Amino acid sequence: MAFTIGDMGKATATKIETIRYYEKIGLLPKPARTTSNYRDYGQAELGRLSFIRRARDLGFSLDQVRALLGISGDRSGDCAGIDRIAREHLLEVDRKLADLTALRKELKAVIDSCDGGIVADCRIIEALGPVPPA
Amino acid sequence: MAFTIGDMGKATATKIETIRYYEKIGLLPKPARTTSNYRDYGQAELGRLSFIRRARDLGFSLDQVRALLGISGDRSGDCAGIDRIAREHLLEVDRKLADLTALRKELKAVIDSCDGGIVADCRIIEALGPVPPA
DNA sequence: CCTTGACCCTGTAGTCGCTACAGGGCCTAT
DNA sequence: ATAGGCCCTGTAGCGACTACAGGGTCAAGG
Repeated sequence: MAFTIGDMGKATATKIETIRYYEKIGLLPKPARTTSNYRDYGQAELGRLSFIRRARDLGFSLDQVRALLGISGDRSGDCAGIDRIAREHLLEVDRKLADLTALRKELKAVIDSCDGGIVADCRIIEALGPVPPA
Repeated sequence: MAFTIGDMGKATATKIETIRYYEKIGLLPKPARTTSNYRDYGQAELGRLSFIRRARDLGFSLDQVRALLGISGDRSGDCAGIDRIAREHLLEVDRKLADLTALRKELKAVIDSCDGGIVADCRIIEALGPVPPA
């Protein structure tokens, strides 16, 4: 029922430094301390950290995680805020996917244009810029 | 034939601070100066900056750009190094695409599970963690 | 001639989300 | 008693910029 910071890290695949960092920026509460000043966590903190990590894995920013935690703290409140943040994030992910897909296509075209030889004739260099030198 | 830093920025859609930053980290050479100590660029610098920006747009890191510039400086050298860097980068892009696609799928599933109501019943919160509170 | 505003300069600090020390204390087992 | 593994605080670093603060310069209009 009582965990060290190392236990928390193992349980959530989080580095100790990261947990301390979450505490510093106020995402995790300041935990109780043992007599030797070690952080002393309980089930609630473990749950909260798991939540944070899962949200991070889904690509939410720490600010978004903070908002999600804030809303989810009010269990009787409305779910709409949560939904809005998640949908906004999904849009952002879709934008990134579109950007990355376009980038990939262009990069592929640049690479395929090269068929070896010396730099002066290299199509990749040519595709990259008008005049590379300094 | 002579450009101010502002001209360079406009020509390549680069912020002035970014150009100075590129100079500071050695990607751009220290340019000549006017009598009033303004940076004084020529065609070669403009070409180099264009190259850098284009490579950045394609997602190359500044370290990769540095390497590309180094290789492309030797016009009679072999094109293979260029090709290798570009292909490595393509692999990285593919990895990112795969990751982002997987993330999107999971995020979508989490969002679709929510059909409104109060936080306590919210499937998004549920999907995110075992116990959210602090 | 003077002022206004747009440009330029240097240098430093902030962003995001960690990560990596440095320099110590504590605790258990041998 | 000593070795090792854990824990503590505090600070600095990463990439790739971005945003000031606090000044200098220059061309055009009044």
